[in-house]
Amino acid sequence: MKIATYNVNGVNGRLPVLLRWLEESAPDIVCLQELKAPQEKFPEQAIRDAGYNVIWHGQKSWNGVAILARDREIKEVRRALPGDPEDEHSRYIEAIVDGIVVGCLYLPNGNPVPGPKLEYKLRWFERLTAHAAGLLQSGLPVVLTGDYNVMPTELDVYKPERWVEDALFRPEVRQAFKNLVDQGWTDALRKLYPNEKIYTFWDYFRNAYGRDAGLRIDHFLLSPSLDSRLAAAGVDKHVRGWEKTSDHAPVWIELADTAV
DNA sequence: ATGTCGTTAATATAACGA
Repeated sequence: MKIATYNVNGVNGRLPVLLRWLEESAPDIVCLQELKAPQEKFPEQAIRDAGYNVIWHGQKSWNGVAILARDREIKEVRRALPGDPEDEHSRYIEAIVDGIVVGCLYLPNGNPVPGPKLEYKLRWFERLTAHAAGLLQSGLPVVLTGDYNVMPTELDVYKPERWVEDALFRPEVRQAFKNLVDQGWTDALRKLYPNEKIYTFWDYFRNAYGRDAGLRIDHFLLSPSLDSRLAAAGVDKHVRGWEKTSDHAPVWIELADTAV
C-alpha cells in the first residue's frame, strides 16, 4: 500500500497539478495540506472523479487538510487536535483507513521569530506530542504525516547556518520534533536513507529548485507495527518542476502487507 | 534585505502568510 503526503499550497489553484500527480503516482491514501479553501469550495467532485473517497477540513484563505483514499472507506476520527478549543486553524484531520490510523497534519510555520507565532507553533507541537503518545499507547498501526515545518537535522537543510534563527530550524523546534520521535516513532524517509540529502520543499524565491536549495520538512512518522512493514519511500521531486506547481513535492511510503 | 506565489479583499492593486 502506498501512502503519500502533499502540501499543495492552494487546492483549487493546484487542481490540474494534483490530478496529474494522482494519476501518475496512483497512491492508495493521500494526505493534503494547505488547501487554502473554505469547506464549501473544496473540489470534491474532481477528486471523486479521479477515483478517491475524501474527507477534508477547510478554512478560508489559509491552512486546510484532507485525506483521500482509493477504493477504501475513510472513517473520520477527529478534525482537530485535542487540548485547545480556542484553536480555529484547520491543521489536523484523522481517520481510520484499511485498519490504519492516518493523522494528516499541517504544523504551524512559526515565523517571524521571536513572537506569538513561534509560541503557537511550540504549543501546537506539545498538543501533537500529547495526542501522539495516546496513539502509540493504543497499539494500533498509526501513520502521522504531513508538513511538520521542521528540518530535524543539518542534513535536512541546504545551508544550515542560514536557517539557525528560523522557526523551521530553531533548536527548540528541532527539540520538539525529537521529543515526538523519541516516543517511539520511526522517521520513515530517514530510516531508509540515513545519510542521503533528501528535500521535500524548495522556496519559490531565487530559483531555489534550480539550485536544489531545499529543505526536508514533510515527514512520515510510523508506529512500531508500521515500521516493520516499511518497504520503500521517496520524494516525487520532479513534480516540483512542473508548471504552476506547489513549493512542496509529494512524499510517499510503500507498506508491505506483512512485516518485511 | 531580497525574491515568488495563492488567496482575498475588490474590480486594480495590495495585504497577508509562507
